[in-house]
Amino acid sequence: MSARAGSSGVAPQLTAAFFDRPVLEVAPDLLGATVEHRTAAGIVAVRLTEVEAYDGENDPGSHAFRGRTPRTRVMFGPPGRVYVYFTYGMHWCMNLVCGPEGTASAVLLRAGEVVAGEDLARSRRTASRSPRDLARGPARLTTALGVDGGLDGADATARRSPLAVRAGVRPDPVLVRHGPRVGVAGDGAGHPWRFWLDGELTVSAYRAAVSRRRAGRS
DNA sequence: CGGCCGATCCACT
DNA sequence: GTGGATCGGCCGA
Repeated sequence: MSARAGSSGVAPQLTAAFFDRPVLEVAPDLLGATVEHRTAAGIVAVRLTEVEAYDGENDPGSHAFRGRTPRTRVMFGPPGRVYVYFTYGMHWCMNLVCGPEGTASAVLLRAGEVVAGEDLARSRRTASRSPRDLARGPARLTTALGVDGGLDGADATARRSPLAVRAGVRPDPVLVRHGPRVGVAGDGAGHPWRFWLDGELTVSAYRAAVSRRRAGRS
């Protein structure tokens, strides 16, 4: 077929140059791309339908806002690395680091459609009911892929990396929507840093940031 | 389907 | 000590 697909028919792996750009350019370009993770158990691949940009030290919503710490070490590293963090006492979430080394922007992978290894993905999810929910939400996506803190810092652009990102069919630009991020305090309508594909069932539900203390019993 | 709430522990103050 | 880039179960409509 076309030269683009190559002789093997496998979509090309995204390179460090792809990620070494401003995060607001990289984030929408990741929509439609697939993330794949190889383990001894097999391969799971997810086609991304929803992502969020975090602009490093300039961004109050970013983990790197208060500078370099042990946790944010990878965010300040080279582009194309995977930043995995643990949250709410039980969930892992994953990001792809953007921009040159020394800066700390990253794209949170929020949701996608499992396009390979569906049985394996389901076996990793305890409460999965429908294919739609397998990777709908950042922690669900990370779980479905079998990614945890052990992959923090892995290079997704290395040829032999267990984790890779591959170019997908470029979505119709009309379908690319943007808006405020989910669950980020102080992220008003002036921060269109969440990107998603309109009409995709796997896009997670929007929720504004809520303080549990304020929302719950006083 | 939507709202509410507990789980569970790590990073940072 | 505080609260979080979340999820899933349970409840009522």
